[in-house]
Amino acid sequence: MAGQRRTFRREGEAQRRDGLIAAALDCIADGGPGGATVRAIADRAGVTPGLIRHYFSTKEELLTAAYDRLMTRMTDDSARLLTGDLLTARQRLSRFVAAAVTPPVVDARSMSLWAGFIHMVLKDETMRGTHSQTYLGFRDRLQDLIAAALTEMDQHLSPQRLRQLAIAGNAVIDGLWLEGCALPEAFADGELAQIALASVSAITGLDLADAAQLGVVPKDQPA
Amino acid sequence: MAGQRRTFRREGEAQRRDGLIAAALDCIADGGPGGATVRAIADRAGVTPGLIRHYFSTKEELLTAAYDRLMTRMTDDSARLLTGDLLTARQRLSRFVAAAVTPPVVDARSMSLWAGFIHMVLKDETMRGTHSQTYLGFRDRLQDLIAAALTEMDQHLSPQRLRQLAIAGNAVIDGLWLEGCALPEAFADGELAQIALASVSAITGLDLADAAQLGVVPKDQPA
DNA sequence: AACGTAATTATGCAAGCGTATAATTAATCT
DNA sequence: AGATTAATTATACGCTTGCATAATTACGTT
Repeated sequence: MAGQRRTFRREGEAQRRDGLIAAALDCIADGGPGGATVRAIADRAGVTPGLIRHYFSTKEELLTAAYDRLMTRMTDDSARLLTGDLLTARQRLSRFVAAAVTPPVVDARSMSLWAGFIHMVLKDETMRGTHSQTYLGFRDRLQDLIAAALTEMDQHLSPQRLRQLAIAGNAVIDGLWLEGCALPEAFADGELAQIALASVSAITGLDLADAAQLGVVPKDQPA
Repeated sequence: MAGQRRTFRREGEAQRRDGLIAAALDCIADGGPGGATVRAIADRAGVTPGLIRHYFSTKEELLTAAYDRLMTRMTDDSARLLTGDLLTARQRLSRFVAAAVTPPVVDARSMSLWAGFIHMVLKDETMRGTHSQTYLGFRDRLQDLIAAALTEMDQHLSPQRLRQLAIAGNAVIDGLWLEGCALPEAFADGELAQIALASVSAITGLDLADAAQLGVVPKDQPA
């Protein structure tokens, strides 16, 4: 008669927190902010709602942690691209740019997630901080890549000019990422990457198109 | 003793619908999707919740109408910029680009609104249509402007190339818009416009800096 | 092998949600 | 002026929400 109590396993705090955070991100990604209810998150994590309160004193605290993790993961992903030390600076820049506008970075889920947090980011001071830190970090990385590629070609620009190039390059990437996520069927395969490379080339004066080819160490001097 | 019934005025259907739509947009803008409850919307419109059901058979219908209106308004706003017939094509393009990354187009409220709808746009087929139509409309307009400016300089490009330029230019604008909305304090006054013009200039090969009369933009082409 | 503890489940609650429906009242028409 | 009608308010209902608290049970310790 009495429905028997659900069996369960005790897990380490770290794993449970991670599981709940991942579940929260999943919920937001495919249900929007409104889809991330305490019950839905618990369900997806394979746990009962009460447990959430055991690890996070409030739902907002969980969502803040989830946002932190999302941003950290994005940062790490883009950093991982830059570890090829045997490549020329131009090649590394090319890959960085192309990867940012190509799946799996470009997909509807990412954009849904990103948009789902925006309102919270605009309102919450802590999240604002996380956001600007991530954005500036990404942009600085791009700026370093551009500077290195320019140096490689024996070109040197003022800090202000370099900053502008990074802002502009970052903007093209963001814009193309956005459009690729929202309207995937509007672009052919590789089209966004090609446009991104051409645009950053035009903006910086570097020639990234040929550098995007794998394994080639270019020695040509573009006109 | 009995709380007397609230007095009211009867208004035309068009006005009431408009008022409710405007209230819905306000709610989403500063409360996110979750802030747009039937009661909150009615409150802001100075009306009781039941009335919403009199004009919209469901909350979702109201929100869909609100999204339509938001997009229409944005389209109209950008179209209004292009009415200066006495300007050269290059000047019109310059103003179009600069305006898109300058207040009032750039503000946190717009972005909050835009983000608030994204999840619905991704899920709802009708909204997807509205979105892609608006996006492509904006991009086509930009493409026409670029083509006209190029023609003015006796330059002609292939349709494919023109399409790429429009996609890229649109992306820079979107990206800068986004960053300006999210991190207004990260950029100096007019900085985004200057970068936008410099970037679109670099991408298209046109010189939009002087046409915009917004100060000097370095247009070096380092050999 | 029994115990203690904290991780986990179960239950409950007040508030808010969207929506349906009935009661009123402001404006229109004769 | 009085009747008509539709715009508007009022009320209510069933669900869901976030959160609090009590009851259990898996696991480490002795």
